Amino acid sequence: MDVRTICLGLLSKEDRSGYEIKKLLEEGPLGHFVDASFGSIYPALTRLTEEGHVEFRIETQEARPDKKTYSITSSGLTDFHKTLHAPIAPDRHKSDFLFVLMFAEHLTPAAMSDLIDQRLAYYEEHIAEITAEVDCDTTPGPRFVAGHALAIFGAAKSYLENNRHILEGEALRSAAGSIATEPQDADLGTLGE
Amino acid sequence: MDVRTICLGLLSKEDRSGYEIKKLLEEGPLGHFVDASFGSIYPALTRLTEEGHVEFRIETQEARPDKKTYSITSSGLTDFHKTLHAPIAPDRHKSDFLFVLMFAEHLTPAAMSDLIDQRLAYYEEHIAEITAEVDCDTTPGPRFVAGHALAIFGAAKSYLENNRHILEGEALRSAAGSIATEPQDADLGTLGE
DNA sequence: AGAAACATGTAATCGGTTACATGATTAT
DNA sequence: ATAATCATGTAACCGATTACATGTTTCT
Repeated sequence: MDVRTICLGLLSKEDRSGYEIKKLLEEGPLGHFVDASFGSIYPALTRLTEEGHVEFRIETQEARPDKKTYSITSSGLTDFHKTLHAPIAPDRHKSDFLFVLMFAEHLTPAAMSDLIDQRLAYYEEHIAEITAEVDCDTTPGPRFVAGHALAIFGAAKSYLENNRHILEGEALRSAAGSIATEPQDADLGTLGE
Repeated sequence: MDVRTICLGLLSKEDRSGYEIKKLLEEGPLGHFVDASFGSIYPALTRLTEEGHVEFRIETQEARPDKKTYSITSSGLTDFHKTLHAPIAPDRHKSDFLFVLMFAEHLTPAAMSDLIDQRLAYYEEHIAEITAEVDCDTTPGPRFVAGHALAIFGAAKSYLENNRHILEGEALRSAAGSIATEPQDADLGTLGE
């Protein structure tokens, strides 16, 4: 989603400033699959104001810089609903990790093991974060999405744990071993055999 | 990964033309998580040639336009290895589907059900494709990656099947139901309850 | 007759990031 | 002292996409 729509969506829930939108994307549950920098958020907000989709009021704070708090207009809400009901673009999962693994035979065994351990830690970190977040939000949408993220990360972690031997071990320079797709440390089936 | 590195990686396996690289990304297993257009592939190949990382020979074909077949040089291979061992960027999974679901309460029930059915079909399509591909490639890297994709899509599909009720039904306008993270149509546990 | 596959390339545009510019306050 | 947080904004740049330009052959 473009930054414009992300801003519209967040403002549909609550009035916020550009700075707050950025923080929300960094720390909130949205942050796991959307991202935007100040350099795109502020111009988007300016454009949305020109289009009449949002309005702002300047809030003077004590011992803090002035803040422009934006709120969505009815025209903005209509536009947002139109976007939500429009045909959606297919997912784009770009992963340098997976790309590197495609060329596993070019990596030294040490680099490969490091990479896998790092990745496992990365999964665990995210799982812990989302687990903490899932209990904070009780509305269906965010809860579903958080649960989804948990299911995906859990599956990825289990797959990596159960199949890292394909990328390490002797198999790498000879033939391939069996590939298990089981998600929870089970051995209920194999793939490719 | 940038298009430059993608080209280098593909050429490390086999000599290919720009056109063939594009086809490979459209149809091959790489296509599930990398993408590039002609408008980025051809300039990348030109630049790589200037840098001395690849060379090309012009192949005249009967009843076909001339073809520039590129091959990687030792300098290109060294550069590629350096990239593979460098710290990798974190994954970016951008999903308009998930974004829309975050705002589930703004969608009409009919639009929501359509969206979910479409998504389930999308998962099944990908799973069928990858299942077919997984048996073609016997080298560890691609096999691991294909198995990974299968595990992820399988988990996503199961999660959606088991939890779509959160997004549909009455629960949407009132409170949230239980969220199951089980991957294979099982009911062995719940999350958030 | 027309579309699709083969084959390469350029120009305009776009959406975004990074770095820069400014400046107060609070915590280390 | 110095870094971090709060707060907004602009300019330069970058990597990529889309559309354009060209031309043959084969399939429908």
